[in-house]
Amino acid sequence: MGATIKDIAKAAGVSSATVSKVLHDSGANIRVSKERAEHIREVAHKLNYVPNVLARNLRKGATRNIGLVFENFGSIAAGPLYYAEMFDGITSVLFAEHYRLTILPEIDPDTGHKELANGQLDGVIWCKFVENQATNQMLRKAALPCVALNTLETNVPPNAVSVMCDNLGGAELVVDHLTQLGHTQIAFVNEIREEETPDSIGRLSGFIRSMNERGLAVHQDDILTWSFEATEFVSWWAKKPPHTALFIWNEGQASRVLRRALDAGVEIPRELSVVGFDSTAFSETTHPPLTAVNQPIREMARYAANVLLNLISGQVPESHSVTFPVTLDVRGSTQALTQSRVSNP
Amino acid sequence: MGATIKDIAKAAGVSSATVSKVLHDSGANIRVSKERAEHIREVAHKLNYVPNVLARNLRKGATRNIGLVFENFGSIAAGPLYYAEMFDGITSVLFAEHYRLTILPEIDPDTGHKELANGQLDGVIWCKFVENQATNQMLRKAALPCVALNTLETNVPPNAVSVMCDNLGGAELVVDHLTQLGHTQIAFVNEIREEETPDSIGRLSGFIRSMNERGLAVHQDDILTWSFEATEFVSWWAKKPPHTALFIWNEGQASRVLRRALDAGVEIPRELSVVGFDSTAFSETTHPPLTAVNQPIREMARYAANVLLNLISGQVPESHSVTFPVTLDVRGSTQALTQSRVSNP
DNA sequence: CTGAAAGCGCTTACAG
DNA sequence: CTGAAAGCGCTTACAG
Repeated sequence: MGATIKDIAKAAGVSSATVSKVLHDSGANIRVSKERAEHIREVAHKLNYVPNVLARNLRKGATRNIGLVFENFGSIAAGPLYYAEMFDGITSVLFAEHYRLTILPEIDPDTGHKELANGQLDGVIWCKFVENQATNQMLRKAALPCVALNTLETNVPPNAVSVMCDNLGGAELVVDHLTQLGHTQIAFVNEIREEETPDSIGRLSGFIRSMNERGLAVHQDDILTWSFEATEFVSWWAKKPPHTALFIWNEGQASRVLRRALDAGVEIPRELSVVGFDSTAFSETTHPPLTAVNQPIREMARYAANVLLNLISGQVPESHSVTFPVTLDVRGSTQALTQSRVSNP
Repeated sequence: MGATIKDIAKAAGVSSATVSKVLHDSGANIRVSKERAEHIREVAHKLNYVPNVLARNLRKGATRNIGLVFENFGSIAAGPLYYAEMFDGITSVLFAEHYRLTILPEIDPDTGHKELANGQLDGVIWCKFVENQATNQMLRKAALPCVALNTLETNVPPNAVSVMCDNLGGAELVVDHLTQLGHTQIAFVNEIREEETPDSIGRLSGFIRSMNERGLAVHQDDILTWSFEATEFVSWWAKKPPHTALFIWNEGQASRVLRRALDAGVEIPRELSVVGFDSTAFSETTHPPLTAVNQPIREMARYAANVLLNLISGQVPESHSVTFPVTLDVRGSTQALTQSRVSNP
């Protein structure tokens, strides 16, 4: 259908090598007379020539195409604005450099290296990379530049660079905030199918550590795991738990808990303080607005994309692992422990 | 780095044609002795062979790669769960068929056809396709199977298939609902930089038509265009507008208006009824929960992906344009016009 | 300043 | 049942 270099060469009466040089070679190397060059360009335009990138890539051994791997891809819709921010961040960098972004299906540790090493990708950004020997080995087999986004530090595969937020520090901010408000009975809320996620693991362990540092023990009853819809909130509350505050692993889950509370007539924050994690614009729209740890996901995504591009161009990374600091956005879902709540009916 | 067919051929003592046949040919055409075949497979495995997809694609003229075009890509983070649902829908179909999804940078009408026709894509899903002669021509030039998602019916490029939701019908549901509640002073709220978007155009024209059909005129003052943050709400309300209900073009913008209202002490829905559009799970988390038109975006996305796959396989589409019906999810942000509000201070 | 030729890794008629 | 050869469209030494 499309015209090829050969077509142009014939139409312009030159060799295909000459056409290629004129159309794509770096300025300095073009040693073709002005007139010839102009003529070739005209013919190419007239024939509506579009270079076949596949052929070029095959020849050059580069694709200008980056892969994006999600574990738990199915639940992209779960993290309100989190993924959207991440996308924006990654694509803003990649597109500026004329790269494309390809979403990959979930990678099978056994056969997945073929998806990565088949010549279609210059590199890969791997979200929530989960420790797995097979995967590590696969990645090494694929010999593909890789940036792991939000991965446990101990799980970063060799020859990859890790970019993450400070989950431990974030948890500490939460515990600080809540204890300063007088709360000592704090529960951590996880989400079903997310317990194995690097982020939730990091936040939970940070929570336990920070509590312990303040002389507060964390028991089994202080760690809750609820379904996506957080419907367990109602029965949990009915049991009159001692907790006066909840640290919920992410923004999306926190918003659903807020909803359940509202429906059940539980007053947030008077009866129960709630803190979440991520703090995108979404946290402003909940009722009450959600106090949450602010993770700079957009900047992290931009950074990850830049690091990957450097990796691809052969640079040795300055650091094997980069951790972004987090802050706490205090909004309306937390308040000082009131007397009324202490005498919980 | 990776082993090639030639390497295997040499190691196995056969021709590369034979290797290719054993490894990839359709079952029927393999005419190689069992033992030889087995031996070749062993060698391939031992050498960690991964076929180079680029080379195969170049030869076969197919890529198993679909492009996704957003106009206004930058604002993907704006539509709360809308894009996430869409992604899930598209990828669930594509991945099952071993296709990949590549996000494309915004397409330049003048040069963009090169992005599409460069041999990397088997087809394209184009979101919010905007009428544009250059683009139409470009698409024809590229000669690429195309599905336009949520495009005005009149703008669907020739040789593409349109998949959209019934924006007009949705607007009618809104007007029905509000007028049944006694509202006659209804304003439509658009969003800056979205006025030219097919969806907002469709919803606005549906609003005007439905109002007119009920003998209600729509004046200039009844059509508002607010910034992303909807901060204009406060000054608008301060002017004591006659309106008792707002029809806001989408869910995200509606949620921000709700937030402004809450901050400004305007009671929704007692003082003002608010209706949005999209109605993903996000509409449940706002305060109050948002009454909104439900657009089955996930199913639409799945449908679009399936149609595209059919187009690619050469099937003639049953229809040039498919419109999905919408429904209205009545939640807490609308209520019957109360006496108190009529006597608006 | 320009062209003939080889090659990226694969697949597919074609011949034997 | 198997292999030699051509070719997908491009680029890059190399020769002239």
